[in-house]
Amino acid sequence: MPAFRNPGQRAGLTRDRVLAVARELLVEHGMDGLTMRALAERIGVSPNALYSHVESKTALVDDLLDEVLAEVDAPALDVGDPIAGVHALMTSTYKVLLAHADLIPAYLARQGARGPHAQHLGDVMLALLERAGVTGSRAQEALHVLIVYTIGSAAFATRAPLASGESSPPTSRDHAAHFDHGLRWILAGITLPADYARSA
Amino acid sequence: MPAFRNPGQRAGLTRDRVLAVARELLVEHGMDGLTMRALAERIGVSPNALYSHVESKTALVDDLLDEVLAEVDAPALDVGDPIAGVHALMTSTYKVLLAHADLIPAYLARQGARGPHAQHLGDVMLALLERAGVTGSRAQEALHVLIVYTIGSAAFATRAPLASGESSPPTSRDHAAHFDHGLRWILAGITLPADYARSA
DNA sequence: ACCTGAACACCGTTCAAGT
DNA sequence: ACCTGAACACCGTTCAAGT
Repeated sequence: MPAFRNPGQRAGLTRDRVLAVARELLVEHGMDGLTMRALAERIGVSPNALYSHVESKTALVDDLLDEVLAEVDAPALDVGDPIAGVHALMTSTYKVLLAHADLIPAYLARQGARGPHAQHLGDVMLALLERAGVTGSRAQEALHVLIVYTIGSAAFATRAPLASGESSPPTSRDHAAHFDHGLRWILAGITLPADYARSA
Repeated sequence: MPAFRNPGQRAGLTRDRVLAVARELLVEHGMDGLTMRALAERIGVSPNALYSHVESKTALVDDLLDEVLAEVDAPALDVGDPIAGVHALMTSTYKVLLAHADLIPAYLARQGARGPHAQHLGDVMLALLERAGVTGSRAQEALHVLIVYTIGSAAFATRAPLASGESSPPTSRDHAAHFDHGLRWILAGITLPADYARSA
C-alpha cells in the first residue's frame, strides 16, 4: 500500500501475472483469502489498478477456473466410439481436478467453469453425444449431470478420511475405480431410449 | 435503521423470528441478499442486535439449512433391510431438498448441513450401514458420497432445461427415476467387499 | 492505456453503554 | 438479558486525476 509510484507511472502489470498471483492466494488461503485488495497488495499495486487487467472479481475467478481446464485432454471428435470419447474426456477432467484439489470447492460452488476452455470441452461433449444419438435438451442435461458427478467425485476423493474404523483408508486407486463405475452407469443411463421412464 | 427504541428497550425478538426472516431473505434474493444488515433492517432492529440471538452469520446459515432437514423421514433403525432403509432415507432427503429448491446452492457450497438434524440423520445412516456390514472409514465415505450425490441430483433436477432440441423436457418423474437408478448403483458399490478394487 | 488517491456503498463483528 | 450507537477492520468498485 505505500506509494512507490506516482500516478501515471506503470507497474508493468500483465493479466497473466494477476491470474498467477490470484491462484497463489487461492491455494494458500482459500477462497476467503482471495480478495482484490490482498491480491493488489501482494503484487505491489493499488487495488483499483487490477481493474485495468480484469473486469471484475467474478470474471477473475471464472478465468482462474477455466484456465485449469486447458490441461484436459479432449479426444478426437470423429473417430472411435463417441461414448468411449465422453468417458475419456470425463476421466481426464477428473484427473485434472485432482491435480488442482484446492480449486475444487470453487468449482463445486459454481457447478463448473464457464470460460472458453469449458465452452470448448462442452462443445466436444455435445458433438460426441450427438454422434451417440443424444441431442437437444437431453444432451444439455447429460452434460450437466456428468459435470456435477465429476466435480462431486473429485471433491469426495480429496476429502481426508476421518480415520475411524479398522480397515485401511481407500486409496486414490479406489476412488478412481469408484468414479469409473459411476461414470459408466451414467453413460448407460444417458444412452437409453429417451422415454424409458415416461410410464406411470 | 431509524431509532424507534432507546438503548435498553426490547424489540421482542426471538431466535425463531430471526431464522424465519433470514429464510425469507434467502428465498427472495438468494445467498447474496442474505446479509446481517439487511436482515436487521427487515426485522426493524440494529444490525448488532442479531448477535443476542445468533452466534454468527455462518451459524445462522447452518441452522437454516439444518432446520429444513427436520422434514426428512428417518426410517426405523432396527427393522427391515438396512440398505432399503438407507434408500428410503436418501429418497426422502431428495424430496425435501426439491421442496426447498432455493436453498440447494447453499447446501452444495457447504456439501451438506451440520446441525443436530443433519447429525441425527448421519447417525441413522451409519447405524443402518453398520447393520449392512459397512463400518469405519468406509462408512464415513459412503455417507459423504451419498450426500454429495443426493444434493448434486437435486441441483440437477431444479436446473431449468435450456429448451433446445425437439424432444420434450424431462419431467420431475424422469429426474426422480434417474436419481433412483444412481442411488441403487451407489448402494450396490458400497456393499461390495471392501477390497474389491485393491488389485493393480 | 495504465496507474494512484480518494471515495462510495457496502460488509461482519465488537465494545461500551443504557434499562 | 436484550437492545442502541459508534466504531473497527474490512470488502468490491468507480471516478477523477496524472503521465
